Order: sequence, then C-alpha cells, then structure tokens
Amino acid sequence: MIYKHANVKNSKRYQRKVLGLKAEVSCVFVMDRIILHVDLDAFYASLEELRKPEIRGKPVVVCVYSGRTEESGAVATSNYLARELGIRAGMPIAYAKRAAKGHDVVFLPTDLDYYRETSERIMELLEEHADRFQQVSIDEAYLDVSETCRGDYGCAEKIAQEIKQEIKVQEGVTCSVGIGANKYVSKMAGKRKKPDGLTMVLPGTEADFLKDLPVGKLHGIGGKTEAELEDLGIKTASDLAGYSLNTLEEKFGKNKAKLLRDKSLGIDESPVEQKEKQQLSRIATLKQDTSDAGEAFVKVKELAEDLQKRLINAGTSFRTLTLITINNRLGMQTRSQSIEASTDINAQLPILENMLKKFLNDDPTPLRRIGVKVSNLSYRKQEKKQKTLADYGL
DNA sequence: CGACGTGTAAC
DNA sequence: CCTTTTACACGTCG
Repeated sequence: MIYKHANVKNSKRYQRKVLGLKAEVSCVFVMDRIILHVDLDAFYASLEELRKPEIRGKPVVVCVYSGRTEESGAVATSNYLARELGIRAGMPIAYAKRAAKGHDVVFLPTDLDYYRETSERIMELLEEHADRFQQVSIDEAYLDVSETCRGDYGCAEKIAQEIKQEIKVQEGVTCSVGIGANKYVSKMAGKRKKPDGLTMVLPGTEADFLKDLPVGKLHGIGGKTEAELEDLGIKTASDLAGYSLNTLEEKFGKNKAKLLRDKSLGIDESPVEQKEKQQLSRIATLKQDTSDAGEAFVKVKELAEDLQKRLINAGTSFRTLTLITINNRLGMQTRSQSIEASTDINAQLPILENMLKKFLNDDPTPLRRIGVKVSNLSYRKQEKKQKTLADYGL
C-alpha cells in the first residue's frame, strides 16, 4: 500500500508489503489520505484568560500597539465575546475601542514569549499523533494520519477527540479540528464549527460540503478575487464549480483558474510537510513620519540587529537584502539587491543605507513604517540538532 | 533565466 | 490615521 505523499522508502508498511509481494511491485495501490487540521481557538485571548482568571467571562482583545500614540495599533486576536461586539483580528484598535464603548471590554498587549512557549508544547503533543506533521503558524497545524488510520475515518475522529482532550487537560485551551481527504478540505471543515468544534468531511462529499459557501469564505480567496468573481456573477462555491473553465482562464490565467476550480470542489494535492523558511523580515512603525534618511536608518539598524539574531538561530545565509517602506499614505514599496552569500547583516548595512537614501531621493513622501527582509536563504547542513524555537521561526 | 518590484492572501 | 510576518504568483527587464 502506498499513500499519496508518503515517504515511500522509509515506510515499514511499504517495505513489508513489497517484500511480501516481490514480483507484484508494478501494481501500485494509492491510498487516499486522511488529514486533520487543528486550530487553537482565539489562542492569544484564551491564554490571557487562562492566566488572568479575573478577566474570564469578559470580552478580551489582545492588541499589537505600534507605540506611535497611546492607542494606535491593531487587534491581534479577540475572544468570542469580543467578536460578538464586532471586534475582529486586524481591526485598528481605535475602531475596536469604539465598538467596545459601553461594554466591559479588556484590552491587553501581546505577550508573544508566553504564547510561543505554550504553542511549542501543544505542537509537540500534536506531532505525536501524526504520521506527518506541518505547523503552519503559532496556532495551527496539519496532521497526516493516513498510515495510522488506513482509510478509516472513525479512527481519525478518535485521534481528533484524543487531541482535543489532551490539549484541554494539559494546557487548558480548546481547539477546533477539521478532518478531510486533503489539507484544504480539513481546513475548510475546521472552520465550520468553532470554537471547540470537530467536523469531518467524508471523501466524495467535498463539493457538497462547500457548495453554499460564498467564494470569499474559501481559504485562499480573499477580497480582491471575490470581487472579480462577483463581476462574473459567481457568488458561491457551486457557482464557481459550474462556471466555464475557459472563461475563468481568460480572466485569471490558466494557473489561477485551475486553483479556483479546485477550491470550489475541494481538490488539493499538496503534501503535509514541514517547509524551511525562505525569508526572514522585520518591520516596524516609526515614532513619527519622516523623509529623512538618517532618522529612518536608526530604525533600520535596530531591525537588522534583530534579524541578525534570528539568522544565526536559523543557521542560514542570505543572498538578497530588501528594504521595505510604507509611506504615510500606507503605500508599500520595496527595494532589493542581491549580493554574495552573507551571514552578517551588519556588514551589509551600507547597502541598506544606500537603498534608503536613493529611495527617499526619488520619492520624498514621508515614511510611516520601515522594514528589512533577507531572502534567498541557504541553510547550513546541520547535525540533527534539538528542535528549538528558531526551527519554526516562531 | 535571474533579479527586481508589485499584488494577493493568510495569520 | 491602520500590525506583523511569510508565501507565492506574475509582470517586466536585461
């Protein structure tokens, strides 16, 4: 038995089977996969409630303060009570305060170290239940249980229940789990019931499960694409599924058209695998807008310092350096330059300084935010080292 | 093709 | 008057 995307050579089950079959190797069975998506519910807010019993039962809003004024910044996560007031992730804090007026809402700053620490323990716990594992963010992961469950969705459901129970008991937080035949379907399944949900989409029922969803709710389709689809009269997943592929290709190009069609039907072949980071970046809001290169460069040096630490932790060199600027009208621009592989950003500071000067010369619109990115990374091959924070870049 | 800049999307 | 970090696709240029 061979599983799609299974590491065939290392699979004991495969070796047994092949050795047993000997001559029959040319006949290959491809087993459908079973994937779990686990999403920790309102993670930051839940952790704050966990350690601050006095705020439980209240709307809680965890914020990223930019430091510009007392209240400027955005919402990182809100708990479900706050969401009832319309307070959502990404919303400017000023708007959230307006929505909170007259209610007993708790506003807190993020404590990323605390969240990361807890996340790391939970991810380790999750990984133990998976044949293949992929952490996608601080609060989300995919688990491939194809080999363990061998097509048995009851088995997958049992694993999901165990996971939910363990996380609840050991860490005191809830999660929502989606189960499906691929990553995309498991993700969409998990969204169906939150918080503390468990939703399974059996193979063959994907299109039916998705059919009434507005296209903007499909993972990977955002506001822009939603608007373009709307122009074609496409509102729901089933509209999209029934739409002429030719016409989609004319509007979106072959690749994106295929992607859209797949999303409408619940098709996704991408494997569950932990990927190496391809870029590292830091961006920050300036205390005040400036078109003075010297002033902005002070911040660049700070950010570079920080990136340098992460670079060393990750054990990688970079070949491309990018200066990111966001002006006071919130337009983003980038200037990048490729160099000989380097492991030391500080040695490349003059390059950043030049890019910044040149940039402000061409366009002196005052900058609001500034950032640095390194990409084109190559990892030093390393002896099997301990799994550390840096491994997942959290 | 590689380098560079932008746009979209998700967290 | 609005965060941060990452991925990836696409257009363009030389």
